[in-house]
Amino acid sequence: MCGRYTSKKNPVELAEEFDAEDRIAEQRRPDFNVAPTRNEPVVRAERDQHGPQAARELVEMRWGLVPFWAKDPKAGGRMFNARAETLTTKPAFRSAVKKRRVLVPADGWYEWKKSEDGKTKQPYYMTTQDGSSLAFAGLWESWGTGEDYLQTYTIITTEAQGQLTEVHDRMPFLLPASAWGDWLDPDRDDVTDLLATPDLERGEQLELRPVGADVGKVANNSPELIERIEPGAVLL
DNA sequence: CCAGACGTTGTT
DNA sequence: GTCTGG
DNA sequence: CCAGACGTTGTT
DNA sequence: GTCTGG
Repeated sequence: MCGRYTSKKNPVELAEEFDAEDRIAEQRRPDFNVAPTRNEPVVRAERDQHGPQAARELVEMRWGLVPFWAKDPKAGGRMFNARAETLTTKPAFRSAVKKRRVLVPADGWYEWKKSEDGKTKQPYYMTTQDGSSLAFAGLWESWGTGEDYLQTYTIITTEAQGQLTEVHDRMPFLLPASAWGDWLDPDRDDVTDLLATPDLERGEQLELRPVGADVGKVANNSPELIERIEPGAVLL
């Protein structure tokens, strides 16, 4: 799950909404089809900050976490998700979960619901109804030096809750605004309590919207990708 | 000891 | 079927 | 996540 | 870097 999402807002808007310093400092086109390997905005605590009130910064990173010990950055190709249930023990993630946590701003995300016979699939777009951003819990890592230097991130997943189970069995781990400070707190190296309490309420407030098949192709990127399609074309 | 993996999803 | 690229 | 490629030799 | 399997 969660191999595609949207990031429509520009850095200035995101910096405002997430109370972060804008380090991107250039305009971005709204992205209606964020796929692994793309560079996208994420929010992290500033260096040398302390506590849940630590200052934050908005920076761009590549989606797909490349562990610092990887021989080749292609390793990140498959690490675009990390299971909340096993994060702390997996070699690829356990150091990042202690020290390098991020918020991944999104307007919504896509899931492909499979038909019962598994032969066809229908994409859905899950989005907020009030236009506020979602914050996916994420981790980041740096890899390489000099010309090869990369900063990459992964999105944490958890078991789907409530209405979302109709579409898929996993979902991104949503953090309520009240938990952002604790999630990013540089002084904290144990977040098992936060990972134990997903934002159920937020999930119930989302709109689940069947959309056209065009989103499947990563080269497509336009507002039409998130438009609701006719119920006749839906499998639900 | 060294060599090789280190991940998720979904499907069977 | 399985890997790569976006 | 999905879509698209998946190979070599030799010739242009 | 660190764990697992042989």
